[in-house]
Amino acid sequence: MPASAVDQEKNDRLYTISELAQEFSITTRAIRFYEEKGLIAPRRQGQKRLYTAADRVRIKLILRGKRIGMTLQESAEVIDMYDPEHNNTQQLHALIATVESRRHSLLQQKRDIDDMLAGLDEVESLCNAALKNSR
Amino acid sequence: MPASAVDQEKNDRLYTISELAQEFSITTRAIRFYEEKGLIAPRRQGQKRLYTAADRVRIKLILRGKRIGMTLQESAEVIDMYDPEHNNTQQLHALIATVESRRHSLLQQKRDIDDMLAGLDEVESLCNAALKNSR
DNA sequence: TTTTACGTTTACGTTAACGTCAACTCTATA
DNA sequence: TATAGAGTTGACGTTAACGTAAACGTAAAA
Repeated sequence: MPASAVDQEKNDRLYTISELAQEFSITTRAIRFYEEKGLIAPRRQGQKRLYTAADRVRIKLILRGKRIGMTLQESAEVIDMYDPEHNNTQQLHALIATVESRRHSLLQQKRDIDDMLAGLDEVESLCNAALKNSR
Repeated sequence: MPASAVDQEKNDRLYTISELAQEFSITTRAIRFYEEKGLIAPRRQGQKRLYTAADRVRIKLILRGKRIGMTLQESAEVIDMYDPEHNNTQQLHALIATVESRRHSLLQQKRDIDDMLAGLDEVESLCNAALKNSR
């Protein structure tokens, strides 16, 4: 089997809703909800939904957003940055501003996380010290 | 004025609810809500709440947690790690396990943030390229 | 042919984290 | 003394992100 065939299987394959639900450990209800909110738009075969690799990636991005505390709206905005719906200079500058702004908050988040990690290190040290003393 | 007096003013000062609300750009309702949920426990002067420097720090920690997408419950757990209510070996080991687990998810969050930052860089590059072309 | 499995729509329920009154209290000042 | 300003306690409202249940369609396997 040539590499191109492998690529086909990876990229052109269609997924059912429960396949994706299983892969990402979420419910089919959640996936339908994301569609309801306009974050994905799977094609249909009859009335059944069929998801492309691109749909799958969008779900991945949604979940990544969730892990760092973004709302679905925010995830939608981030995802929308990727599609080149931005024609004129106006919109391009606006998009760049949005990027800058989000970058700022992401960097703040990293600082918050680092602070919290430092706190955890302290707590663990204290624990270990207490354990050593009790022996 | 000696340094110790400055320290006094910084550490022993009491805050009103609206002072703290202003400082952190939140509402007094939010602060009362945190109390309702057991995350802070200000003293009273009559029926009015008075907050210590320690209370103030707890609010700071709550807000830091919020910025990285933690629930109030989770923030409460993290804050609880700091008070040495953990006497026996059992609890110390449990606490260490909790620390490890939270560290894991924080590191995952950092990876997610870095991925997203890389995506933003790409988007910005594409924007700039498009702007350059349109000139 | 009848389960069984998987999928669909519709709709109401739930939890978190506050927002938003309403009705009081208390105190300092005009 | 009256009134304004800050604070208090209910209590109901709201939004996000699904959970859950009902009622139904369809296709393959027993």
